[in-house]
Order: sequence, then structure tokens, then C-alpha cells
Amino acid sequence: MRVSRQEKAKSHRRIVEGAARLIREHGVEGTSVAEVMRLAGLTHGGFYRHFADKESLIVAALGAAFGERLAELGARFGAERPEAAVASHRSQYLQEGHVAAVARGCPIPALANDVARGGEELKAAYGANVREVVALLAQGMNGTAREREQGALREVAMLAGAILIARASDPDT
Amino acid sequence: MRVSRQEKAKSHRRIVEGAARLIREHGVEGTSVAEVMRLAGLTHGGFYRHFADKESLIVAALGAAFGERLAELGARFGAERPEAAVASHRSQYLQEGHVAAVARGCPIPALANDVARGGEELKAAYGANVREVVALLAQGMNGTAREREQGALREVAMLAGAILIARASDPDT
DNA sequence: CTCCTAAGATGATGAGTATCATCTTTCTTG
DNA sequence: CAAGAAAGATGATACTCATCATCTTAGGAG
Repeated sequence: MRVSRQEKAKSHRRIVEGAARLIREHGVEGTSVAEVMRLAGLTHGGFYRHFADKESLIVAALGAAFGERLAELGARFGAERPEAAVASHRSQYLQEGHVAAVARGCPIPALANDVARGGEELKAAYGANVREVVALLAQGMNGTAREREQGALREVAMLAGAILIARASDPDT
Repeated sequence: MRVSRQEKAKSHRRIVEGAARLIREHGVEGTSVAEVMRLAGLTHGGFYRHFADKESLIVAALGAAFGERLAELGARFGAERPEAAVASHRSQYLQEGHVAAVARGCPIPALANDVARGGEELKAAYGANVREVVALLAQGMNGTAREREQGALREVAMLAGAILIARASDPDT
């Protein structure tokens, strides 16, 4: 049953956003096309009217996940002074709630391994998005430009590593 | 063709060590029982003489991967003074070579997501092993016991996050 | 030395998956 | 308003995978 342009666009968004959640929670290999479509309220057949293949969906989903995250970060840096934003970001990031909310959480830890095992396109997109996050956080660091970037990179690495380890351990660490 | 006790034990070791490498490189879902057996020079059929199911193999492989790592760390702390060991460990960890050598590399970043999506047993084993690594590194930190553990934890998180991001990005970061 | 047991090989089985073919229905274009 | 095109549904298709059944062969207990 054909639907209107707007309906298709809405479907598209539901597909991408659903995939963005599912891949963070279950991984790329653990997410099936059929499940994504079901979550979007559709059946598997229509998928190829939206994407050439699963790989393309993953690229789009990665973009969406980072989009959510960058919007959130941008808002934080818009509302607070840079140093304060870095600090509040850190405490939000390391909260119990973020550990539990993989599906909506930061894609940097959640997708790193899947991306590392994926294609060049995926790595390029991931790398570019990480660089954006780092650039934002660097605003809240001090020292020379180089030092601030280094500091931001260290911050991101530490946060991603911490949450990764927390998620992979039982109630410990 | 039945083989001797010693041969079986050797097969067992080859299976576990091969799996330990494959799961770090391709992930748990990306590693098939048949491929593990092929790498061990066997066929898929004999697998169930060694393990009840794939899950059990994964638990054993995780243990083996951490075993390698802890031996390496232990040797380093045996050979150098604790502060020096922490520093040399860091520089070894962040080397180009370690970024490339996923299959033989530290399981903390390589397996975190797979473990997070796995069962309780896996999480318990992972958590216990991480705690051992942290305890070793804490020897090279200074301050109170609590501060040293915090410092070691931060070190591990930072290292794991850094290598994870490096692997998931194109030649950048 | 002889059985029986068990390691490993070969070959199902059944479930899941990405992708394709085809059909229906409704939007959109002329 | 009519004709074609395309969104989405249904139903293959061709894999891959974990696991099981069965067979062969040789180790080890008596």
C-alpha cells in the first residue's frame, strides 16, 4: 500500500532512529533488518525502498546516534560556561542512568567495536563525529590549543572506557 | 579417531586459545564454532566433546585472554619498579602495534560490548579480571589505598577508551 | 589382549538472516 | 481523472550457524 511522501519520510525516520537504538543495545550483528522494520511498525519487505542494504542503514543509524548526542552536548555548552559544561557532562555521563541506558546513550563506547570491525565508510563517519565531540569538549579545557585538544581526547577516552567497563561488569567497579 | 588424553588436552588448549583470538578480532557473534574448530585443526563435530555449548567456550576464551594479559602485566611488575611499570605499560598499550593487534591485545576494550550483551557468568568473569588488572596497576599509583585504586581505575578506563576509539576511527585521532 | 568407551569426522536439522520477486494499493503526475 | 509508479506486504531463496545423530577408529581399563 503506497503511502505519501511525508509518510515515507516519517517511516524513514522511524527506521533510522529505531536502528540507532537497536544497534547500540544489541550491536550491529545482533540487530536484524526485520526487527528494525518491526520496531518501525512495518514489515521487512519494504526495507529496500529505503536503503540499498543493511550497511547503508548502519551508516545512517550511526549518524543519527551521534546527532542526538551532539545536540545534547551543544545544548549543554550553550547553557553553561565551557568549564562547567565539561564538568556537568562528566557527571551526567558517569551516572548510573547512563550506564543502564545503552540504547539512548553515547554511541562512542556503544558502537566502537562494531565500527572497528566494519567498513571504511563507517570508520570515517565515526572518526569525524568523535572529532566533533572532542572539539566541543576542548572549549572547556585550558592551555594551548593543542593541550586543550589533548585534554578533551583524554576526557572522551576516559569516559568511554569507564562506561564500557561498568556495563561489562556485574554491579561492581 | 579417538586420541589420547594428552592429545585431547592439547586440542582443548588450541580450541580455547584460538577462540580467545577470534572473539577479540571478530566479536562473539562474528566467531562461529566451526571456524574455531578449523583454526584448531579439527572439524565442527568434535566441539561438543569439549564444551557443553558455545557460551561455555566463550567463558573459557575470556579467561584465556585475560590470562595472557595478566601474565604479561605480572612480568612487567616483576621486572620494573611499580611506577615505572605503569608508565611503560601505558606506552606499550598506546602503541600503534597494540592498536593493530586486536586478536592478541587487551581483552578489556576488545570484549567489553560482547560481555555487556552476554550472560551473568560472563560479566562476573570479566569484572573479576578487570579488578585484578586494576589491583596490579594500583601498586604503581600513589596516595591512600583508595586513591591508588581510583587512579588505577582511571588509567584502565582511559587506556581502554583510547584504544577503542583509535581502532574505530580511520588513521586519525 | 579384549572390550567398551570416547575423540573426532561426516552429515543432518532447524532456526535465523539478508536480499529478491511479486502483488496490492494508493499516491502522484500529466 | 486516468495511468503509471512506487510503498509496503507476503512469500520465496540461499546462506550461515548452533546443535544433534551417527559412524569410525583407537585409547585405556580390566
